[in-house]
Amino acid sequence: MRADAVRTRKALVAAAAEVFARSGADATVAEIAARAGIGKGTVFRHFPTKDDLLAAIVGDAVDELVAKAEHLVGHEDALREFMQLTAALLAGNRVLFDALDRVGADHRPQVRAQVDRLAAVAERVVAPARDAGVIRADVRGLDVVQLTCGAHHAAAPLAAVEPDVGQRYVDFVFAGLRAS
Amino acid sequence: MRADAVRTRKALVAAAAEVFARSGADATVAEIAARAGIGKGTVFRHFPTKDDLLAAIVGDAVDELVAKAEHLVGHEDALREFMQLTAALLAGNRVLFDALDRVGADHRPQVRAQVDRLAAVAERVVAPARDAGVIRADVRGLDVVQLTCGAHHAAAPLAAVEPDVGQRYVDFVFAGLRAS
Amino acid sequence: MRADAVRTRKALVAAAAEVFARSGADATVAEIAARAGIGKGTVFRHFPTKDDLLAAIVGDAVDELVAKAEHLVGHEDALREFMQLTAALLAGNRVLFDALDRVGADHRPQVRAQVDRLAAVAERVVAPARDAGVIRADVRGLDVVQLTCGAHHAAAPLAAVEPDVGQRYVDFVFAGLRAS
Amino acid sequence: MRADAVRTRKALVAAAAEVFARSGADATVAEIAARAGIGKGTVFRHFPTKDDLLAAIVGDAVDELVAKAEHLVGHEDALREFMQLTAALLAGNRVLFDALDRVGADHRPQVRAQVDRLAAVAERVVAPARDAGVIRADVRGLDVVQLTCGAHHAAAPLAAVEPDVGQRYVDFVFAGLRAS
DNA sequence: GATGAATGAGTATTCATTCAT
DNA sequence: GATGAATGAATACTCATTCAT
Repeated sequence: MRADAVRTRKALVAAAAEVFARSGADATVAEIAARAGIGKGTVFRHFPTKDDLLAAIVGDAVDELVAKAEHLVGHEDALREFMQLTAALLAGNRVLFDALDRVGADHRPQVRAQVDRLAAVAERVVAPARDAGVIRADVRGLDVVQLTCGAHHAAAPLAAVEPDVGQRYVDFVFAGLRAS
Repeated sequence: MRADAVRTRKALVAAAAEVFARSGADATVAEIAARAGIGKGTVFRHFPTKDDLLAAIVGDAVDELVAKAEHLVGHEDALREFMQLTAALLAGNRVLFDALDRVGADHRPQVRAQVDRLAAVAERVVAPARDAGVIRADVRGLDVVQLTCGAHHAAAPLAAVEPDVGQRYVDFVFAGLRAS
Repeated sequence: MRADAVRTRKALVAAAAEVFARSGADATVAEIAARAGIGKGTVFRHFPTKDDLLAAIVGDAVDELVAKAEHLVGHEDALREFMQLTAALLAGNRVLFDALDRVGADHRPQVRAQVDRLAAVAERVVAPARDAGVIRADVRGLDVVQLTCGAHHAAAPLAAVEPDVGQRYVDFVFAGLRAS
Repeated sequence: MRADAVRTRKALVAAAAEVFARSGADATVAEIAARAGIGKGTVFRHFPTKDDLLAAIVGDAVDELVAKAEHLVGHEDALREFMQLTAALLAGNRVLFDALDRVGADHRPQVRAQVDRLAAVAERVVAPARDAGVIRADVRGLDVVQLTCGAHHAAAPLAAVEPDVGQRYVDFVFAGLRAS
């Protein structure tokens, strides 16, 4: 790719990540283009449809989360760390939240695929703890992802007045997963 | 208010409750008016804006939940029952879910007020258990409402393939609230 | 229908007929609305889609043509008169021309139906002459419609410099249909 | 012009001829460039605008038709052969059809000039027959071109279900030109 | 000389709200 | 008092053309 195209694409992806993170999947292409300082047409040159751009941004976020999660596999306390890591990313990225939020409801196959990737790595994190009997036997990776997302969802509106509510809620949910 | 106006209003509220419950806050005024068998203009005569109508419907749903919750106060296992009751209502009423779901993000003060009422009764439910040391000391009524909503949120997309996922997730969260 | 709606609809249909006649099926809804002195939204209140409006306008033109053609059935020289009548209407109505022009290519079922109606009445006009051996045996109603449309098509670009070219071309084609 | 530029231009013209023939004047510059294996910018280096390219391709097609028509001049049955030849070329070349089809409506002077060349050779074909009294006295070369194009236009939408409709319609028109 | 990256005007449709009937 | 007719802002995507690389 040419140097100028690389620059433009970087600016576009950064702008899209920021705008999507702030406004969610409903952000308009016009706003993203303006934020990136490029024309609307240029957005479509790099990503044929808005959904492709969305999937790329969500994919980047999932990539980051998956990469970090890989390092947790096998760790003591890996599950709690994974949940807190996930919640932290969700807190800074509304579109990732939107994506996880709509598993099954969302008909965009590319976004759906990202959620599956995340559920897969979550399963690798949760499996050892489950096999060891530390957490309940019926907890799958997808459950962890969904519940962490739910905890974030519950915490988000309160974060302005209680900064650590996200961590607190994740702790509640984590505690609830442990074998009794 | 004249008797016919009362009848019209009743039909409108019933139609709005049904349509909002099914389609969520995005339901159109036109659909509600058609369902009520009245004109769109009449909707706006009774409620100045769509948000006012929305708040009234959410208020009714919250009234119902609050009334049921009142009866639970003092019961053994009141908290679990409250959470399951709330989750069940959320599952059957998309607009209630939407409303609770968007606390904070939603700038509609009237909707916000309903959540506060719900948090208040939840606090009355949770206080005895907390004082008795059965659940964690830092759990307030609002936390219970938010987390129950989060559990439902997490479960909703999976409900189609796993019907009892809602109950399972509420159980997880409930377990997480207990004092360790 | 209310009196004001009737007025608006009339203005809309008149404007659409004029604009479609001048600019063909590619005319924009915005132009039609402006011409009618109404808002774009009002167009869609009366006709759910642009194609519905288009079909209505084409339908009106076909209605007119069909009604006039009915009177010709059985007349001496009915076929020639039908062809000249059709050509005259086409000359004043670009969208009717567009509609006939795209039989088979046009995927709009409502427009297609109008062409079928026209072919049907043309068949009633042509059948007696064909049965009487005055015109060739392989000439169907649809052929007459298509060929008249073709004659107009051929004539249209020259009409500015040779006003009666349309009639002349229709005469050529009519002569070509006669049994040799 | 350098040798490589000549090669590029040849590839471009060949690609444009093919794509325009298949897709008509609405074909995109991008598709033509891709087909030619060159960049879009290069297209505009050789032809300042898309219309210039279009005119060149139409000009080539007209050249071909004119050359073939030259050989018909003086032949017995030259007019019928010219009309069938023209119709056959139109059937296989959508852009030629588009160009002839829009004479007058089309404001592109370069395209218009090609039609004039075609009308001129048609006149040379038709003049002997007209002077001999075989065809009507008021038939000029331009009429033949226009009517043949109209016949093809009339036939085109039906060609899918009746393959030889084009020939049939041309025969009708040819018959119509004969002196009665 | 060649490339292809960037541009941005143009368009059908929805829906909360207002106001003439 | 009730109606529903009218409004118009808001949004994704295409493609001929220009110009930096």
